[in-house]
Amino acid sequence: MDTEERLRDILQRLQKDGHRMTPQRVAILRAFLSAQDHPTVEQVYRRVCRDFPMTSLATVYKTVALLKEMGEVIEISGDLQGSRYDAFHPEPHPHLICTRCGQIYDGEGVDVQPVVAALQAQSAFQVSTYRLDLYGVCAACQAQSG
Amino acid sequence: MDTEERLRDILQRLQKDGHRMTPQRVAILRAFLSAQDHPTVEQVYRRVCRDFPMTSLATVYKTVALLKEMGEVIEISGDLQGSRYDAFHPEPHPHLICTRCGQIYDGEGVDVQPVVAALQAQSAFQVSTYRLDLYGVCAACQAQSG
DNA sequence: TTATTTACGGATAATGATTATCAATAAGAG
DNA sequence: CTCTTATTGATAATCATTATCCGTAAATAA
Ligand SMILES: [Mn+2]
Ligand SMILES: [Mn+2]
Ligand SMILES: [Zn+2]
Ligand SMILES: [Zn+2]
Repeated sequence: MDTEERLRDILQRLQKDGHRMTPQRVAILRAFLSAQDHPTVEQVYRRVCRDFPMTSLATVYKTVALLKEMGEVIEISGDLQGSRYDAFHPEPHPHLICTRCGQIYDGEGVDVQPVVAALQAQSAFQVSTYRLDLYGVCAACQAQSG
Repeated sequence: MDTEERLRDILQRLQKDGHRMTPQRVAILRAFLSAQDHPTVEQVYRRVCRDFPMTSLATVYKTVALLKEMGEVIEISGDLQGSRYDAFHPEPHPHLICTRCGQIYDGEGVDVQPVVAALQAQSAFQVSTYRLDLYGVCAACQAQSG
């Protein structure tokens, strides 16, 4: 399922809930769904403004709230200033956050579920989601300054 | 190493850095170090005020900043309002956050290091710390409302 | 197409946790 | 005791996010 297909699906589900399809909403959704760099709301705002200068930051906030309700985005809130979002991979997965340059990478190829399941079993919690963030220095930043 | 022993150690290290030992600082440090319920800054402030009414919220913020620099506290910042702190177990460990009552429990008995190590190896990151938070409903909240 | 309804967009004010500021005070060294 | 200056407490400032409100435009049906 590629971005445009997901976009149509999401718009259809929104419409079913009495929501409307506006040019701003489509542009903002497309920006979120296609972003692979975990942008902030502000960054998505600036991207949308490039092709659609008449856009409000408030509308971007309203749109990300919609995506949250629909489970089509995950939020990365750490010691960064401003939350970061991943609507490209909306299922929980590990993130590697570079404390030097601020870049956020997806952690791939490692199955976290067993650990989550073990913690759930040990705690009698009914776990609905999780967040695993590793903080450190990325390869690029290591190369340029030890 | 119990709380009072850690307190003395921390005060000694602070003194070595040109810091001073004030009654407020000691009271706030003691409150942080002995708290096992992941309190907010506000909660620590209220606890200290019980025995030491002449205390400022700003001083609690300054003290938690000191603890952060020293690596003697970990911060849990999520979708909660206000960060939560664990200065009782300052090494990284999983947390179980109840979205119903807001209580935060320590995840125990599960080794997270292998997963962290695997992610570090796969990513060429130099990982310095991590955060693993599970969100869900605690046993108590499940019991009282399905 | 046109009329009607009302969700939406944009601008901006409000919120709230955290941080910065600063004058008065007191800890610690000599 | 005296002096230096880190610290305190009160409060202002910051800043990401949320709430508010009115004019606009998307949907729906006549
Ligand atoms: Mn991601
Ligand atoms: Mn803990
Ligand atoms: Zn980096
Ligand atoms: Zn609960």
